[in-house]
Amino acid sequence: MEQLEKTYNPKKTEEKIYNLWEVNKCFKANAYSEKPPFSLVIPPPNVTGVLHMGHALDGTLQDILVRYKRMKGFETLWLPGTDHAGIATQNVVEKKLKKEGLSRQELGRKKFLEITWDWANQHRKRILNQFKRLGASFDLSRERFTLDTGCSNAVKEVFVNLYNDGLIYKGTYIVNWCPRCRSAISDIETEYLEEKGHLWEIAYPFKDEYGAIVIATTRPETMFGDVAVAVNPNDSRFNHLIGKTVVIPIIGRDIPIIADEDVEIGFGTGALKITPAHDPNDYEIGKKHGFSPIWVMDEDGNMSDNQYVPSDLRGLNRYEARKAALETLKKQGQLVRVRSHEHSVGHCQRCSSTIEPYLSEQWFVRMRPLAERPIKAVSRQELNFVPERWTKIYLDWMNNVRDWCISRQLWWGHRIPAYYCQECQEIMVAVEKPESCTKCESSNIKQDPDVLDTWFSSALWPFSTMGWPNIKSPDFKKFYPTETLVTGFDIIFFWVARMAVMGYKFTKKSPFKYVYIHGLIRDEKGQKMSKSRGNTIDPVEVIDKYGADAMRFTLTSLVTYGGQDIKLSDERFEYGRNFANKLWNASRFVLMNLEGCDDNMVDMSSLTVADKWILHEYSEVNRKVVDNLESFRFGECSQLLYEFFWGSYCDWYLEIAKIQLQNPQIKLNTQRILKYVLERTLRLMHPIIPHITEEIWQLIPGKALKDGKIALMLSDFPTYDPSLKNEEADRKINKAVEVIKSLRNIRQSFDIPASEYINVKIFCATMQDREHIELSEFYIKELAKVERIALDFSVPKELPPRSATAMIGKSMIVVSLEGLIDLEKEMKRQTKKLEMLTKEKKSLKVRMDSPQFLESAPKEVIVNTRKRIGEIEEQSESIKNLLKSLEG
RNA sequence: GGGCGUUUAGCUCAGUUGGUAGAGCGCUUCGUUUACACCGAAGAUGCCGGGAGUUCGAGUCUCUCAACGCCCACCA
Repeated sequence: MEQLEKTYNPKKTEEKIYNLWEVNKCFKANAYSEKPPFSLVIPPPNVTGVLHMGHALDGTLQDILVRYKRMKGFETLWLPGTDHAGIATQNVVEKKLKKEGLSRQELGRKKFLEITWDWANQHRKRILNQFKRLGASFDLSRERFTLDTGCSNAVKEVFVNLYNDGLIYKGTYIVNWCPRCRSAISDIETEYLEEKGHLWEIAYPFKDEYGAIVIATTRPETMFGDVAVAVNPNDSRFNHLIGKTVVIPIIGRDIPIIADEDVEIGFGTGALKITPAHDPNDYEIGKKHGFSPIWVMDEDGNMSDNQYVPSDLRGLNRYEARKAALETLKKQGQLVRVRSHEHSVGHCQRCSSTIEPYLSEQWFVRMRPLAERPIKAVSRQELNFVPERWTKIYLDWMNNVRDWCISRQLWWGHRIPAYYCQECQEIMVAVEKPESCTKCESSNIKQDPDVLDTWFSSALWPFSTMGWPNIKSPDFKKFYPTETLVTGFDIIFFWVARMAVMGYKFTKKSPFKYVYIHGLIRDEKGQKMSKSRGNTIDPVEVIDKYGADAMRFTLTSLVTYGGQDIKLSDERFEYGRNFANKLWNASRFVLMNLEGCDDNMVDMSSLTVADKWILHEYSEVNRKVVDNLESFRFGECSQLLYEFFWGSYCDWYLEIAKIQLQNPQIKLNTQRILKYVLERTLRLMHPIIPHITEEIWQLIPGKALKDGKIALMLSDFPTYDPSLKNEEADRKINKAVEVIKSLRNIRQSFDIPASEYINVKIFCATMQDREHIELSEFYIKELAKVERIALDFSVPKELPPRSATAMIGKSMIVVSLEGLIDLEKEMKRQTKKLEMLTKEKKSLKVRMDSPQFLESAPKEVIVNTRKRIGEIEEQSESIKNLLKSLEG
């Protein structure tokens, strides 16, 4: 066998192993399989994006589930793909064009889209290739893109259907307008930030008499679009003014004072200017009173070039205009007062520009009726959030859901399938462009120029990728609905809720049974990772430095069931790297010691206690790993595997095996156990750390053990084998471990050189102790470097001088230390031990003296407490005797 | 204005039916014994945010306060 390197080299194996899987088509799902399905769709990353730590975590957890289920015998599909990311991609391409001195307007729509498609196609594979570095076992033969033909067909089908059902409508409403993106965005794409602003109080003089009414506003530049001043009819300061006419300063347009109960008496001056075209509240009030809105700002956030705007302000941007208007007002003495004012201001999620509430004609989805079924889904347990607390967040949003503005004034995206007759203005919504107007038969028809919100196509992702609307598609039949969705809480509204909506509307089913929500990745200070903060950790760099499995293992171990955010720093990946190295080296040791080992299974009747013990430990970890994977407790899994492998298998069993391998009579069995447990453990670990486990597994000789499979990832996930359970072996080894640890403690305390063998006498208090120790004598001798163990079954009356002692339960270990003992040191050590025991006994006694405790506590607890007290008493007695003899 | 989360060893965090606190890193001391120094052995370290309550018993359940973080809501 080739010599393995001393240190695990992930670079060397990862690519090779991934290639092995791909060549053998291990990730390919078969829609015609008889096996039960397990499917999962990737939250499609933006084509503009590169892999970040969030993806790495998300991808790792998905891959764990997928690999686990695949090994469990499910026909498993993990469907990969990317999102066309409307605004983000258009921004990137426009920026690129700008560098070349071009603009999309110059190029025209057709040419611009060609260029963007080229760009997208170039980048589509980039992020998926980075997912491959992670070890993602997705089926690339099914890779999808939210703008591909299949998704487009689904989008059109859905749009037309919703329109025909009256669930999509077009209308003029106040929307969140991003003047930089030059597009409407939806409510949830608007992020509100607390900002320090000003509340300006401006005097609007009465038209027909002396005096003025003072209004308060944060947006003085919109005053030119005012249609009225509103006061609360119950406000005694102002209600006598209702119906009077005032004059808008600077431009001198007349507007009335009106009454509206929505005006808050206590806020500002109590008088509110009404600007329906540029403020959502004002729009409502304006509509109620029958005013026509007046636009004074354009799509770029500049002052309009119209009669309403003073000529010197036209074309100025909103902030310049504000400044100019305020200056004029001040000059004219109409700026009564300025107060600082903290308020929340909307920002564009994509470009962080300040959002402009803007009255414009857009397409909307009527969400309320669509939300009914997805709301019920939760109580019917058709849709389950893990952890459960996210259900409430989802329900709160769904119960108060507002209509969804889906049109975007962009070019990159799904073009809205609405067609307008240029002759009679008839609106036709259809999958295919109509030949002629359905009303006037004119052939002069134009398609709506706008495209759909990117999330509209994302909402269809679980079924648009499976062949829908063709419900006879094999993938749709076999793999829809999916089982689990793995994602962060930040897109519950954007994506999860909307998928549920569309899933129920068009497939009558929830698109997934479980939504597993994990925390967000943050930097070591707990701040969000972002390029602008410069605190990102690049997963690809981590993979280069530590290895993909190291990263996966570390990330997995940091995942908590509650979905806590994860604080990350580069050094954290040392944890996973060290573990991978440990696994590598332990395996190296096993593989180096398999010479002469056959392919047979172990002969259970002739095992040593240590063999039985490690099988027991293995079976326990097997059971627990399955339980935890089934309940999405990923962190727990990696913890269990770490403890079992490093703690039980390496620290104890390998050390014992070294001894057993020296003995020809038990050598073969030891080899078999080493191999068996290693091989099984690799299977348990495989979903989390697939490359290294596969690499090692390939090196393990023995077909029978490997089910004749060509790859570990295709082998069966071990099922719990209760016949390996062996509590007795567990107790016995634990006793030996206790003895060995005590002896090592003594050795260390008295600076006994590692090369020096010691002599030990053990006063066994019970038959059981005696049996256990006799059985493990050999291990104790080797692992604690003991020359001779003398067992004594009497009660130690007089302690041998010049010796150190330790208590194991009621039994006493005595180490003879001729010439080595430091009396003072030993006395100090024992006194401290006695103090600890006394303290413990005291608190236990308090409990036992309470009649309520004896009455109410379970029998088991009482028995254990009593037992422990007895033990403490005997130990204390022995130590006291010892101290006496040491003094003497 | 509502809602959620967090507060446990120097640091980062586990702790699923309430039974007397754990891990990794770091720290101290030893150590190259036929896998591994990305290692082994031994060790030190906690009024489990404050207060009150339920209970024989609370890190764990209830209430309350505080600090930090997040989400939602049309505060001109």
